[in-house]
Amino acid sequence: MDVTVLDRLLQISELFQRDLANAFAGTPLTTARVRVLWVLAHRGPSAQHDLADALETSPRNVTGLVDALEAAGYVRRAPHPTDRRAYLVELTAVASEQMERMRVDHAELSAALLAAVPESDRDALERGVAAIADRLETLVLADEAARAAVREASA
Amino acid sequence: MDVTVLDRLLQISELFQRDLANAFAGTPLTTARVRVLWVLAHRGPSAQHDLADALETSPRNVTGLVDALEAAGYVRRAPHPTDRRAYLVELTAVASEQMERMRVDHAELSAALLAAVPESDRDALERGVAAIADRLETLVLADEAARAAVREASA
DNA sequence: GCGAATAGTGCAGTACCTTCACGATATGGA
DNA sequence: TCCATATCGTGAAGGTACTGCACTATTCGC
Repeated sequence: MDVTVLDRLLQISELFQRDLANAFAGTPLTTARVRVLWVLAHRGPSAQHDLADALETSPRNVTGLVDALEAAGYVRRAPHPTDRRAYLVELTAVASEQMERMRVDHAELSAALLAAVPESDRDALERGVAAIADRLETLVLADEAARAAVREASA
Repeated sequence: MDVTVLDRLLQISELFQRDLANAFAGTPLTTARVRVLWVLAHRGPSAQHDLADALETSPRNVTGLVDALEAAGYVRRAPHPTDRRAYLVELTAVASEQMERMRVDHAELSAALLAAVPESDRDALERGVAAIADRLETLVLADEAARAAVREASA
């Protein structure tokens, strides 16, 4: 029963979640809410249905997340310039700064983790992790397509 | 803005979660519940507070998860042989078989992912991923210790 | 114009998790 | 032996993250 690369990756996956939860403990921010802020930082002001697409969740869920973020002062709902049904959700100054800090932390963590790997292993590591990510993505997407086909057939 | 190893690892982390959710869609099983079954499969029949320790969650939460698993026929609450306050939670035959299938799937996924990596990169990959996992664990634990110290000081 | 699609939300419901309080039982001394 | 104390599990209450359906307001295509 040896520890495989897969097990290590799962362990890393758990540690990431824990680290993120720790980082925002004691604030109104949570994983789901930070993801909204993160997307807004990268895409700029967005309509809620665009956020739903980017986050791969339902528009209804975005409403709730934006409600919470708005109440806590992290985002604003501005009127959409051309569509009166929609809002433009945008970061407040506080949230922009927080996201910038997060970007820096992300870069620092990236560097710190890479520094733990001997120089001579880094290229192979980079290739290997990329290959695994691609393969895993392919497998998951194929699996989801197969499930969708089954649902289609039984409908 | 290049894609770092860290970004790849985060992507892998998301894909794992998605894969697990897909695998149990349409059943009463969820990530949290499967984790309970997984622990039981590895530790054998356990008292609920032991499950809470193993899952790093509260005993109260375990009560709810075991309630759901018991209602769905995946576990049984047997009397504890020496402690009348406690139960021994144990897998039913159905759940044992499911966990065995899961173990096989796990091994197959492990093999499939490793097969995506060229033979010549595997050793370096293994070392690199292990080094990153260890470093990340160290960082997270140090961070948690620092937070605990702050809480202690302000109390 | 007018019917159909779209943007967002109220309402209802599920799951996961927390904290606090409590009853039942176990345990380690005096 | 008896009692204080700790432990095991759960009721109650509450917060967050989701889902689906129904509905309003608006936009868009013909």
